[in-house]
Amino acid sequence: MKTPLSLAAAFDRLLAAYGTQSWWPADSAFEVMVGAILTQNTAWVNVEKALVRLREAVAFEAHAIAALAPDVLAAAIRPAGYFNVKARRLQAFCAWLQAQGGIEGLAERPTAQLRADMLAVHGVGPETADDMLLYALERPVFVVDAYTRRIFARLGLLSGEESYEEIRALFEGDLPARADLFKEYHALIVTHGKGVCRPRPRCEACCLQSDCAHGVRG
DNA sequence: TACCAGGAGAAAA
DNA sequence: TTTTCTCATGGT
Repeated sequence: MKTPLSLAAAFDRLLAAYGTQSWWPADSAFEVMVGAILTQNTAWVNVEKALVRLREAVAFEAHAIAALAPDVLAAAIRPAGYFNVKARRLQAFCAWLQAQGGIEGLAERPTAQLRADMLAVHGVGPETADDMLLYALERPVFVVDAYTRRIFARLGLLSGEESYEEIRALFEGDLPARADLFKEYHALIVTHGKGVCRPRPRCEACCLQSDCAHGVRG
């Protein structure tokens, strides 16, 4: 009988297979935050195109984006898809950030309170808030995404029916509360998910199984 | 052509 | 309260 893979052991296998990922791909905390909204249900390659166009259209600062005409902003971020929706969300977030005194104004806030405040902003759901908290603000919160559900459900560590918060609590309760660990773990999950753990997997043995044919072996 | 991508909010049941 | 629908471009 197989012993279930622990979350720590899964991390070790992913790290051994893919190496250090060093996420998030951004030059500043603010760019992480903007990217977190633009990447909602969207491939990162399209987000990069939108970020380039956004920088060409407006000063890359919260007050400037918040003040931009909505149709101009939507046109700029068009490659990221859902451009009308994301323009509205981006402006809501930028207005909120500006009201907080910018990123510096968030520094002293307790993580739980800050997370609750971020979730109250239009367009900021659990994953987006946690992306921002972890990768922009270095807070030790675990980011749960579709890849996390899929991969760990296939491993038998999740049923697939758990809520976002239940999965987050599972990882945060089972791993040391270290932002560097959580950043690397989530990045490795996405890398693995984009590689072999597709919705319809290329082989039934992928996803960290001991007989995996894709390099992530025990 | 169909599927999928680092979700979230609104509307309907 | 829970489930379903809508938003949309671009690569494979």
